[in-house]
Amino acid sequence: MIKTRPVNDARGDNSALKVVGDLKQDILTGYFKPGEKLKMTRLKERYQIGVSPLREALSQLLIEQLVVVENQRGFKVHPVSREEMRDIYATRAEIEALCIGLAVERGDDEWEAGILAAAHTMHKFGDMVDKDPQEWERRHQAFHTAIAQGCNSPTLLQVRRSLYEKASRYRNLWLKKNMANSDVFDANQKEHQLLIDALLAGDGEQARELIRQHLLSPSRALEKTPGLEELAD
Amino acid sequence: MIKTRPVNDARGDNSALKVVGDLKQDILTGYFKPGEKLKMTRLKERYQIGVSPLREALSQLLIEQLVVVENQRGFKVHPVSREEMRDIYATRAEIEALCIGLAVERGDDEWEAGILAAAHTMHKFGDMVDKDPQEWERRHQAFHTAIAQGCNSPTLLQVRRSLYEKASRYRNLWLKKNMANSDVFDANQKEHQLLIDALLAGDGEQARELIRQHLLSPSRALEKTPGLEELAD
DNA sequence: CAATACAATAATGTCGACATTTTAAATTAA
DNA sequence: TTAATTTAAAATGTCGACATTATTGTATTG
Repeated sequence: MIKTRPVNDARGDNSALKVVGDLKQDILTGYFKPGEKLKMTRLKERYQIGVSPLREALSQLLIEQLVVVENQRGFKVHPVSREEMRDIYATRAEIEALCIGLAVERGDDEWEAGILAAAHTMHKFGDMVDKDPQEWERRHQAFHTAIAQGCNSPTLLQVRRSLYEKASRYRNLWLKKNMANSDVFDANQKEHQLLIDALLAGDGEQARELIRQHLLSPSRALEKTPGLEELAD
Repeated sequence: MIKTRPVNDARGDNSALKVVGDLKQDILTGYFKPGEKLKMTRLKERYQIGVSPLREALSQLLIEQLVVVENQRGFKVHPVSREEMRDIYATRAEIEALCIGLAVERGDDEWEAGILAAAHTMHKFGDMVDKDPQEWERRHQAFHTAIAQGCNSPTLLQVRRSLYEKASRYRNLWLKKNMANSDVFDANQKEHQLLIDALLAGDGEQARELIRQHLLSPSRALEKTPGLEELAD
């Protein structure tokens, strides 16, 4: 007899691993706000799960610095600050440049094909950015990931992903306040094309510089947004 | 009445945080071997602690990729492989070069002073490397950390520390088999001096190249060591 | 009235117990 | 003997209970 397994239930994982993704999502999207206390009672009923797996999940997010813990005072969402934002984005720009530099050296035909495919998928979504920013961001990230994959270093890519997640918390905070307007969106598109050109031409130095600017510009935009202060600490 | 608090007891931390350091140490030093199963009964009696805090500690090491988990089959020490070793060391070289490049741009007088101080402390230990390799490594690492600090980026330094820890597992495996001999040690000393010269001269590009070679040489040495295979997987 | 001290309420962190699953051993079959 | 099957033992993962600690609200005092 064949066991029927619900597709949404990751049977291979324990409860902690099942919930860690949801929990992370709730923090990154801002359902749980920066600095907010994460009460066990609330988490228990939200995720329908006991204390032990919850603490295990939170322990993982602790290392990823998405939550903070204080003895006998439980877990809190890691607070945000302009300083941290600057540092994360700056580091992210350097890491991404590093990935791309290596990718240009090491990337093969399959790598180039992957980039063009992802670019196409992203382009198709086009100006529908106002309809579903979340989906657009998904494709946008897939595009950049396709490029970075070329570095062929699991360790480096892991670092990259971790930084992306940390940064997305700030990006989402920003998205909540001012919706993406089409001019910065168009500028984005142009930058992407320039980047692709540099990559296919094998110009690593140019690509590195382009990606630095590309990643730093949202940071500059966020820099000006008010309303971060009251969320910090 | 004043409460007397034992210095060794980190009273501010819960049990998981108290034990995570020891656990990490035991994995990095090879007390628990790569791929070895981490039975709860054994861990319980070794650290004199219950299952819940243990699982929390292990969940943290899970993200740092020092342990692996499989549902209903518990935790294992993350296996080693030549492939992973190569990747970690290569990434580490690039990250360290990145830190140093930024440090040369941003570093101030205090930074330079810190480097010289650490270099002195390391040099004083000198040829006593045969007496306590562990202590020598501590000072060696302190020296490199002093340099990297100059980048002034907590996020980047965090990445750096994480990679150092992962790498030290391989380094310790190597130390167990062939004790440090004085010729590679002397070469090390020379490289350090060249590095300091480049740093104080403000030659970032030279410093970056020096550090790459410096970090990659142990990797090349480990590359040849036999006896990794039977520990892998 | 403000500030402190105290009580009660709530929340955390840890352990032991239990159901489920895996692993090892013993038994049987080919 | 070797392979497959059954049985026994051991280990994992989760929950509820409990002690300890923090927090909130109330009373007391100057």
